[in-house]
Amino acid sequence: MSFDTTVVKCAECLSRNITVDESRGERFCGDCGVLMEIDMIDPGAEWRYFPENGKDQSRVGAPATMLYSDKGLSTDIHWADRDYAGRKISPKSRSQFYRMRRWQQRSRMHKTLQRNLQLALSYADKYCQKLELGRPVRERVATVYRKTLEQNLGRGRSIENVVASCLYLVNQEMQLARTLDEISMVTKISNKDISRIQREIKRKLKIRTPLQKPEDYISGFANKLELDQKVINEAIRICALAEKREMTHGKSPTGVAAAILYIATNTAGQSRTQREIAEVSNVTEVTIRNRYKELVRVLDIHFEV
DNA sequence: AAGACGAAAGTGGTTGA
DNA sequence: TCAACAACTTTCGTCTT
Repeated sequence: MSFDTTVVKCAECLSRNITVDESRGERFCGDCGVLMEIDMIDPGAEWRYFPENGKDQSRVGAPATMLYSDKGLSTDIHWADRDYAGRKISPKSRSQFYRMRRWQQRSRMHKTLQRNLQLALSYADKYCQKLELGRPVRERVATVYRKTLEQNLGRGRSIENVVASCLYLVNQEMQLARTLDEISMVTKISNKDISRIQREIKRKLKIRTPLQKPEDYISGFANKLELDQKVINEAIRICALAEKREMTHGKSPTGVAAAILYIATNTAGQSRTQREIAEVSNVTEVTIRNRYKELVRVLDIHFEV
């Protein structure tokens, strides 16, 4: 689980006294107590198991993820500026108390937020399941979603739209090679909406995503075409060459991947037609032709159709 | 008949003024 | 916000095997 290590100052009091509590998976300000990160928890099962103490060590059920807003710690902080003995508290700690109260207020408001997150996570689960994406992806989607809410990006948009957009963003970020079309298909949300919202989230949260490379898509397409590992290796080799000659810039990675697969299937003696490849890669035969013509010309590859 | 080819016109996203 | 632009798609007639 990663988090933003570039943040060195507390956003509330600008203190640099940032503390990490590994066991609780929290990162917080040592001076005013503002939580900066609470999603560092390992929700997996305990790997040691001792039958003799008769307890199931698995951490199944209600794992402490980012879903918890107040973690059930709803103790009140009294509004009077006095300590337990009734003395006036110093101005310095008064401002501390003020911040603590404010955060506590916020955490109460999190009741609706919590419902929102619960719903969002169930969507994320559903989508990830359909796209065969694992737990780390769902966790990351949840983290990003939570951050979008903090930035008020959820307002005026449906939860589904925002979750789908977060998923697409995470897909880019983690290079999971799911296409916009696939995500649009399982979420039933238009490409346009997903990419627009995704772009906005990226900008607001300052998340940088790596460029999607053709080779990311190779194995997925090859799988649908039931190709041998031999062909896949060949395709990946061609990807590297194309990359080196900067032939992938500005071209859609799926188009390049499709063309490379067309070449690889033919040179490696497991021919597929342009039609077949176009079908699984969702690009047109025309695009495959254009790309593969360029590729064989520049990379000097010879083969008979 | 199937597959490949390429021209031409149309579409949607990006970019820069 | 708008126009220019490149990549991509759709469509369709032709060529090759």
